[in-house]
Amino acid sequence: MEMALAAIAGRWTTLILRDLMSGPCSFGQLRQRLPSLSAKVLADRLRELESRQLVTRERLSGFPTRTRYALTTRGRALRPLLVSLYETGTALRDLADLPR
Amino acid sequence: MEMALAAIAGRWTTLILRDLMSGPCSFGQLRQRLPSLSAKVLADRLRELESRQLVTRERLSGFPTRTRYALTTRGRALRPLLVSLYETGTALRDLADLPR
DNA sequence: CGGTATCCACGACGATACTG
DNA sequence: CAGTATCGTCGTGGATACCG
Repeated sequence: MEMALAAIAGRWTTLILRDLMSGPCSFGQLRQRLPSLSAKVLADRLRELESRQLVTRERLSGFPTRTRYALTTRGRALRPLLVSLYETGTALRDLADLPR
Repeated sequence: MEMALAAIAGRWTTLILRDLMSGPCSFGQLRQRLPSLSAKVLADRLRELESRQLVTRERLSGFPTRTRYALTTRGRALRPLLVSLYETGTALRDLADLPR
Protein backbone atom coordinates (compact mmCIF):
# COMPACT_ATOMS: atom_id res chain seq x y z
CA MET A 1 0.00 0.00 0.00
CA GLU A 2 2.82 2.39 0.78
CA MET A 3 4.34 1.81 -2.66
CA ALA A 4 1.06 2.68 -4.37
CA LEU A 5 0.45 5.68 -2.15
CA ALA A 6 3.97 6.93 -2.84
CA ALA A 7 3.33 6.62 -6.57
CA ILE A 8 0.27 8.87 -6.51
CA ALA A 9 1.49 11.19 -3.73
CA GLY A 10 1.17 14.92 -4.23
CA ARG A 11 -1.65 17.21 -5.14
CA TRP A 12 -2.70 17.02 -8.83
CA THR A 13 -0.67 13.84 -9.38
CA THR A 14 -3.68 11.62 -10.02
CA LEU A 15 -5.16 14.14 -12.44
CA ILE A 16 -1.92 14.34 -14.40
CA LEU A 17 -1.74 10.57 -14.55
CA ARG A 18 -5.34 10.37 -15.67
CA ASP A 19 -4.68 12.76 -18.53
CA LEU A 20 -1.63 10.80 -19.62
CA MET A 21 -3.64 7.55 -19.57
CA SER A 22 -5.35 8.64 -22.79
CA GLY A 23 -2.02 9.16 -24.54
CA PRO A 24 1.17 11.24 -24.52
CA CYS A 25 0.94 14.95 -23.91
CA SER A 26 3.07 18.06 -24.20
CA PHE A 27 3.64 20.37 -21.26
CA GLY A 28 1.25 22.91 -22.70
CA GLN A 29 -1.48 20.37 -23.33
CA LEU A 30 -1.30 19.32 -19.72
CA ARG A 31 -1.54 22.95 -18.65
CA GLN A 32 -4.63 23.41 -20.79
CA ARG A 33 -6.31 20.40 -19.24
CA LEU A 34 -5.38 21.53 -15.73
CA PRO A 35 -5.81 25.29 -15.88
CA SER A 36 -5.73 25.89 -12.13
CA LEU A 37 -2.26 24.40 -11.82
CA SER A 38 0.80 26.66 -12.02
CA ALA A 39 3.74 25.86 -14.29
CA LYS A 40 6.00 25.33 -11.32
CA VAL A 41 3.81 22.73 -9.68
CA LEU A 42 3.21 20.92 -12.96
CA ALA A 43 6.95 20.80 -13.58
CA ASP A 44 7.51 19.57 -10.02
CA ARG A 45 4.98 16.78 -10.48
CA LEU A 46 6.39 15.71 -13.82
CA ARG A 47 9.91 15.56 -12.38
CA GLU A 48 8.64 13.46 -9.51
CA LEU A 49 6.77 11.12 -11.82
CA GLU A 50 9.90 10.82 -13.95
CA SER A 51 12.05 9.97 -10.93
CA ARG A 52 9.48 7.38 -9.85
CA GLN A 53 9.79 5.90 -13.34
CA LEU A 54 6.13 6.35 -14.06
CA VAL A 55 6.54 8.88 -16.86
CA THR A 56 9.12 9.51 -19.59
CA ARG A 57 10.15 12.89 -20.89
CA GLU A 58 11.23 13.36 -24.46
CA ARG A 59 12.38 16.63 -25.99
CA LEU A 60 11.33 17.01 -29.57
CA SER A 61 13.63 18.83 -31.98
CA GLY A 62 12.65 22.15 -33.53
CA PHE A 63 11.82 25.54 -32.22
CA PRO A 64 10.02 26.44 -30.08
CA THR A 65 10.89 23.41 -27.99
CA ARG A 66 8.26 20.76 -27.53
CA THR A 67 8.30 18.09 -24.92
CA ARG A 68 6.43 14.86 -24.91
CA TYR A 69 5.41 13.17 -21.70
CA ALA A 70 4.26 9.58 -21.79
CA LEU A 71 3.51 6.83 -19.30
CA THR A 72 5.92 3.98 -18.76
CA THR A 73 4.80 0.41 -18.16
CA ARG A 74 4.93 1.16 -14.46
CA GLY A 75 2.80 4.24 -15.01
CA ARG A 76 0.20 2.28 -16.92
CA ALA A 77 0.09 -0.15 -14.01
CA LEU A 78 -1.67 2.59 -12.07
CA ARG A 79 -4.77 2.54 -14.24
CA PRO A 80 -6.74 0.06 -12.09
CA LEU A 81 -5.98 2.18 -9.05
CA LEU A 82 -7.34 5.31 -10.70
CA VAL A 83 -10.44 3.38 -11.68
CA SER A 84 -10.81 2.22 -8.10
CA LEU A 85 -10.49 5.79 -6.87
CA TYR A 86 -13.26 6.82 -9.21
CA GLU A 87 -15.54 3.95 -8.26
CA THR A 88 -14.93 4.45 -4.57
CA GLY A 89 -15.69 8.14 -4.88
CA THR A 90 -18.95 7.30 -6.59
CA ALA A 91 -19.84 4.79 -3.89
CA LEU A 92 -19.14 7.35 -1.16
CA ARG A 93 -21.30 9.87 -2.92
CA ASP A 94 -24.16 7.39 -3.15
CA LEU A 95 -23.86 6.72 0.59
CA ALA A 96 -23.56 10.40 1.49
CA ASP A 97 -25.29 11.31 4.76
CA LEU A 98 -27.86 8.58 4.42
CA PRO A 99 -27.17 5.38 6.37
CA ARG A 100 -24.82 4.23 9.05
CA MET B 1 -11.47 10.60 -7.48
CA GLU B 2 -11.23 13.65 -5.25
CA MET B 3 -13.88 12.22 -2.92
CA ALA B 4 -11.95 8.99 -2.53
CA LEU B 5 -8.64 10.77 -2.08
CA ALA B 6 -10.17 13.04 0.54
CA ALA B 7 -11.45 9.98 2.40
CA ILE B 8 -8.00 8.42 2.74
CA ALA B 9 -6.07 11.69 3.07
CA GLY B 10 -3.49 12.00 5.80
CA ARG B 11 -0.53 9.97 6.90
CA TRP B 12 -1.48 6.68 8.66
CA THR B 13 -5.09 6.97 7.56
CA THR B 14 -5.03 3.94 5.29
CA LEU B 15 -3.34 1.84 7.95
CA ILE B 16 -5.94 2.79 10.54
CA LEU B 17 -8.71 1.94 8.11
CA ARG B 18 -7.09 -1.37 7.29
CA ASP B 19 -6.94 -2.31 10.96
CA LEU B 20 -10.58 -1.39 11.43
CA MET B 21 -11.56 -3.50 8.41
CA SER B 22 -11.03 -6.63 10.49
CA GLY B 23 -13.40 -5.41 13.21
CA PRO B 24 -13.91 -2.69 15.84
CA CYS B 25 -10.95 -1.60 17.94
CA SER B 26 -10.24 0.38 21.08
CA PHE B 27 -7.87 3.32 21.07
CA GLY B 28 -5.21 1.25 22.80
CA GLN B 29 -5.55 -1.64 20.39
CA LEU B 30 -4.95 0.72 17.51
CA ARG B 31 -1.90 2.11 19.27
CA GLN B 32 -0.52 -1.37 19.72
CA ARG B 33 -0.96 -2.16 16.05
CA LEU B 34 0.60 1.14 15.01
CA PRO B 35 3.40 1.61 17.56
CA SER B 36 5.22 4.36 15.69
CA LEU B 37 2.19 6.62 15.79
CA SER B 38 1.78 9.11 18.64
CA ALA B 39 -1.45 9.41 20.60
CA LYS B 40 -2.04 12.88 19.27
CA VAL B 41 -1.83 11.92 15.63
CA LEU B 42 -3.99 8.84 16.16
CA ALA B 43 -6.62 10.98 17.89
CA ASP B 44 -6.40 13.52 15.06
CA ARG B 45 -6.95 10.82 12.44
CA LEU B 46 -9.85 9.26 14.29
CA ARG B 47 -11.56 12.66 14.65
CA GLU B 48 -11.11 13.24 10.95
CA LEU B 49 -12.47 9.82 10.06
CA GLU B 50 -15.40 10.46 12.36
CA SER B 51 -16.14 13.82 10.74
CA ARG B 52 -15.96 12.18 7.31
CA GLN B 53 -18.53 9.66 8.56
CA LEU B 54 -16.24 6.74 7.91
CA VAL B 55 -15.83 5.70 11.55
CA THR B 56 -18.04 5.76 14.64
CA ARG B 57 -16.84 6.37 18.18
CA GLU B 58 -18.59 4.77 21.11
CA ARG B 59 -17.63 5.28 24.74
CA LEU B 60 -18.13 2.17 26.81
CA SER B 61 -19.23 2.51 30.44
CA GLY B 62 -16.95 1.51 33.33
CA PHE B 63 -13.59 2.59 34.55
CA PRO B 64 -11.07 3.02 33.12
CA THR B 65 -12.87 4.39 30.12
CA ARG B 66 -12.89 2.29 26.99
CA THR B 67 -13.73 3.50 23.54
CA ARG B 68 -14.78 1.48 20.58
CA TYR B 69 -14.06 2.59 17.05
CA ALA B 70 -15.88 0.91 14.19
CA LEU B 71 -16.33 1.47 10.50
CA THR B 72 -19.57 2.85 9.11
CA THR B 73 -21.12 1.65 5.89
CA ARG B 74 -19.26 4.44 4.14
CA GLY B 75 -16.04 3.31 5.79
CA ARG B 76 -16.53 -0.26 4.63
CA ALA B 77 -17.04 1.09 1.12
CA LEU B 78 -13.30 1.83 1.12
CA ARG B 79 -12.31 -1.82 1.25
CA PRO B 80 -11.97 -2.28 -2.54
CA LEU B 81 -9.80 0.81 -2.67
CA LEU B 82 -7.43 -0.53 -0.03
CA VAL B 83 -7.26 -3.82 -1.93
CA SER B 84 -6.47 -1.90 -5.09
CA LEU B 85 -3.71 -0.01 -3.30
CA TYR B 86 -2.21 -3.28 -2.20
CA GLU B 87 -2.44 -4.88 -5.63
CA THR B 88 -1.04 -1.82 -7.36
CA GLY B 89 1.85 -1.71 -4.93
CA THR B 90 2.59 -5.33 -5.71
CA ALA B 91 2.43 -4.67 -9.45
CA LEU B 92 4.83 -1.73 -9.13
CA ARG B 93 7.20 -3.86 -7.14
CA ASP B 94 7.14 -6.54 -9.82
CA LEU B 95 7.94 -3.94 -12.46
CA ALA B 96 10.66 -2.28 -10.40
CA ASP B 97 13.56 -0.99 -12.48
CA LEU B 98 13.12 -3.61 -15.17
CA PRO B 99 11.22 -2.53 -18.29
CA ARG B 100 10.08 0.66 -19.84
C1' DC C 1 6.88 26.88 -25.88
C1' DG C 2 8.54 24.95 -21.85
C1' DG C 3 10.20 25.68 -18.37
C1' DT C 4 13.45 28.07 -13.74
C1' DA C 5 14.21 31.11 -9.84
C1' DT C 6 12.61 33.08 -5.62
C1' DC C 7 10.06 33.60 -1.93
C1' DC C 8 6.33 32.92 1.30
C1' DA C 9 2.40 31.10 4.06
C1' DC C 10 0.21 27.57 5.90
C1' DG C 11 -0.75 23.37 7.69
C1' DA C 12 0.57 18.67 8.74
C1' DC C 13 3.32 15.93 11.74
C1' DG C 14 5.62 14.85 15.61
C1' DA C 15 7.74 15.16 20.48
C1' DT C 16 6.75 15.96 25.07
C1' DA C 17 4.14 16.69 29.01
C1' DC C 18 -0.04 16.52 31.34
C1' DT C 19 -5.21 15.03 32.76
C1' DG C 20 -10.03 12.88 34.00
C1' DC D 1 -7.20 3.81 29.53
C1' DA D 2 -8.01 7.40 26.43
C1' DG D 3 -7.07 11.06 25.41
C1' DT D 4 -5.76 16.86 25.44
C1' DA D 5 -2.40 20.84 25.48
C1' DT D 6 1.43 23.06 23.70
C1' DC D 7 4.95 23.98 20.81
C1' DG D 8 8.31 23.62 17.07
C1' DT D 9 9.88 22.12 12.45
C1' DC D 10 9.61 21.02 8.01
C1' DG D 11 7.68 20.34 3.53
C1' DT D 12 4.22 21.41 0.13
C1' DG D 13 1.83 24.15 -2.63
C1' DG D 14 1.25 28.45 -4.79
C1' DA D 15 2.18 33.39 -6.63
C1' DT D 16 5.07 36.00 -9.30
C1' DA D 17 8.68 37.10 -12.26
C1' DC D 18 11.98 35.82 -15.52
C1' DC D 19 14.80 32.92 -19.27
C1' DG D 20 16.57 29.95 -23.59
